[in-house]
Amino acid sequence: MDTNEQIERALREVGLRVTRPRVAVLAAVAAHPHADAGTVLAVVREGLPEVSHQAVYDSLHTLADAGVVRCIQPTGATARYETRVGDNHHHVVCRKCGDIADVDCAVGEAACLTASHDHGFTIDEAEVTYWGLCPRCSAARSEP
Amino acid sequence: MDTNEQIERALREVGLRVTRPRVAVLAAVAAHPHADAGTVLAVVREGLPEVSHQAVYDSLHTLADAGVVRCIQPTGATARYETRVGDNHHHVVCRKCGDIADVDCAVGEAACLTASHDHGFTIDEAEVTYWGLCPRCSAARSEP
DNA sequence: CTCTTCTTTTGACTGATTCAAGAAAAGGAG
DNA sequence: CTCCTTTTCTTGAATCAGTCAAAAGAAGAG
Repeated sequence: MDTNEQIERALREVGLRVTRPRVAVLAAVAAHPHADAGTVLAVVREGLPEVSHQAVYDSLHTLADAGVVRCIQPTGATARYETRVGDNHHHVVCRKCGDIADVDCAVGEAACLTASHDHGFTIDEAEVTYWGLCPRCSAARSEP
Repeated sequence: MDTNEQIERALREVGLRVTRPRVAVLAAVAAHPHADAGTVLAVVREGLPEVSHQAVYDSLHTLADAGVVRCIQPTGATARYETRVGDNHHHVVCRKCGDIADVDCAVGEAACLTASHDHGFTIDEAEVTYWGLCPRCSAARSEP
C-alpha cells in the first residue's frame, strides 16, 4: 500500500508540485485500480470533501501526461485510470458487468508490436483489450 | 459498393425491419469506415434530410447489436463504426490526427486469444489497438 | 520571508449520448 | 388490398463526462 510519503516522492520525481488534490487523486487511483473519473472524485472527496471536480480532472490529466497514471477507455465505458504503468500489460473487460482486470502480456513483447508499418503508420504501442465474462457473470449464466 | 438491395437483404438476414433510416445509416457506415456518430448523421442527412439524430443513434445501436456494424472507441475519441465485421481485424490509430486504418491480425488467430482464463475470465474476443503516427503526421514531424 | 509561477476554485458551457411519449410506418393476417 | 399489432421514428428535453476561463490561493525558489 502506498504511503503518502511514497506518493509525494513519486510526484516530485516527475517534476510535479505536491498538492493535496494530487496526492489524494494518486492515492485514490492506487487504491481503486480501473476506477473511472467519477469514482475517483467520490473517493477523493471522502478524505478531502472540498476538492473541485475540476481539480480531479486536471490532476488525472497531469498525472497521465507525466506517466504516473495510465488512462484506458474500453468501448462503451468512460475513462478509467490505473497506476500500473510502463510494464506493457493489458486488460480483460467483462461484457456483462464491465469489471476490468489486468492481464500480463501473453504473447511476448515482440509480438505485441507486430504489424508495424502497416499502411505506412509508425506504431509505437499496442493496446490489447480482451472481452469476455468475469468469473461471477460466467457462473451466473451457466447456473441460472 | 453496396447497393440498396444488398443492404436491405443484409437487414432482413439478421431479422431487422427495413426502414429508410436504417438503410441510410448502413450505407453511410459502409461508405465511410471508422466514421463517428456525428459524421454518420451528417452523411445520412445528405440523402435524407429529415432523419432525427435519435434515429441514427438507435439504428447504429440496433445494427451493432445485430452484428452488422461494429463499434470501436479508442481512448480519447468518440465512438466510431465500421461494416467490416467477423474477420478479427484490428486498428491503427494516429496519435496526432486521430486517423484510423484497418490492420489484419498479424500474430494469427490463436495468439490473439492467448491469455484465456486469466483471473478466471472467459475470453471470447481480443481487440487490439495500435498507436502511432500516420504517414502524413509522421512526415510532418520528421521534416519540419 | 517574499515573489513568481503553477494549481485550485468557481461556475458556466459544450458536445455526445440517452430518456420518454406520442405519431408513423413495416410487415403479417385476413 | 386493408387492417392491426408491433416496432421504429420524431420531438424535445435531460443527463453526463469533460472542458474553458478568470480570479483566488498555495508551492517552492531565492
